[in-house]
Amino acid sequence: MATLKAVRGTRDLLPPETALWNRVEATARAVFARYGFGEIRTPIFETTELFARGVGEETDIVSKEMYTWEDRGRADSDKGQSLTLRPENTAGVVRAYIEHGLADSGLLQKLFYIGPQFRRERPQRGRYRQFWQIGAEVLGPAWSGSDSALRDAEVLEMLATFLDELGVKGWRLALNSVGSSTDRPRYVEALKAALAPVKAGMCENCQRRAETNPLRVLDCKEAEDQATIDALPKIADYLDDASREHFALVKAALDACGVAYVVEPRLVRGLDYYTRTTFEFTVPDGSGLGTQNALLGGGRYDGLSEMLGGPKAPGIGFAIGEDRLILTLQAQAGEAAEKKLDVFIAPMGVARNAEALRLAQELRRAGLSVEVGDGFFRLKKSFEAADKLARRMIILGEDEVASGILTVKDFAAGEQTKVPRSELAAVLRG
RNA sequence: GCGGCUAUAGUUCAGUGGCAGAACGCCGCUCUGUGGCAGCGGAUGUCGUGGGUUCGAACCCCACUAGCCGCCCCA
Repeated sequence: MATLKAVRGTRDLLPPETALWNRVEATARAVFARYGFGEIRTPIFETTELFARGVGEETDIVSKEMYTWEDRGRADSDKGQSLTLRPENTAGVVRAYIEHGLADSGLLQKLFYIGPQFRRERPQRGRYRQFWQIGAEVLGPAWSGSDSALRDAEVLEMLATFLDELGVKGWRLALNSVGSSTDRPRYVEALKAALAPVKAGMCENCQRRAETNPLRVLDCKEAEDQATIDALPKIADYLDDASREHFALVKAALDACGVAYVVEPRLVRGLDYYTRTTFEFTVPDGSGLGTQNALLGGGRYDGLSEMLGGPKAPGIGFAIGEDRLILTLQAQAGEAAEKKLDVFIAPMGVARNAEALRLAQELRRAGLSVEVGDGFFRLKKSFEAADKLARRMIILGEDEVASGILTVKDFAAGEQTKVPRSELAAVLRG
């Protein structure tokens, strides 16, 4: 019989790696809490329509990467509705914001989420079909200040803090403004017009993009095309006064907080809902990500709530690729020091097993991490096992039980000491 | 979705048509309460899966699957 395997693009996460995942998530929760964010958990699947309207029919995500199926109807005559595994979480959060009337509080909503997302792409290092995102959204009615540049800067400053606290080295923040929902179409038209006479001289990709998605021409890395691209209209020249002012305020606030950034007029993002500020954090080559070097991305989405049938609720948010963050931390840390248990108890002979378990119970209740060996192990085997698992080993044999004085071996120090049982927990904690 | 590379022991890999290998790791013994060193011994395995060519296939051919790299795109 063929052995069963995790499906392509999905994977199991095992110890000790999961300890790193927990550290990343705990750091996110701790940092986000300091900025007033609360956790939201939305369903893993939603109606297909939510993503079609929210993310955009024409995006790659919606047009070819979603896991979509038709749910069973309630009766033969019913047609089941089309459902989709969420490919991102912002649309779900905004849907929940509308559905639960969170606008009515009049307050700014600051929500974060941690969870798996699903996209049917070709798997690659740093890109999986089930991948994890840690994200956050700040949104609310305009009178809550949700459209203020202060919020953009606060979110970016929080991200910088988060990455620093985790110890991510060499991150780079790329920043741009793609303008309001009226600026962007004007710019795209100008871009098309400017591309028409020159695109024939560009690479194949660009010729295609000039038709399908002119903004992405700006992303081209082909050396020969760079001069042509530099001569194209700049988005900055198409921003209305309000958008220009907004962008200037974001930059000024970042400067005041000492958050380094690079303005990249060519930074365009693939989701339809972005307006004004867009950003991306990347890590340098050699950080374990190959070409998928974007650790996280995000931006402002002032019109998303209305696109989903809700009230006007400007917002800004981001999504961190947790898988990529983990890969980066692993690559940058090299071989992480293995976390060892406080102590390993080695009973001498199976007759000592029950006593060993009782001692383990006592020490565990005292807050120590403990593994218990088995009396059928020879002492040599106990030493070998203990050295791999724990920092210390307690020998529990006839002498020790009789005298109440235990033998404790410290592997790092290479020292062996006698400790009265009553003092054991205190000594091991020290 | 497209192109390229790869798949052999737990791991890293060698083996390019003729007995399935090395290193590390693992297990045992030397050594029944003192490991890490050493010596000796042992097990490593559907050679990714399924077909084909051949007297004979890990090796050549085809298909499939998976991983990696690049593209597309994105986190």
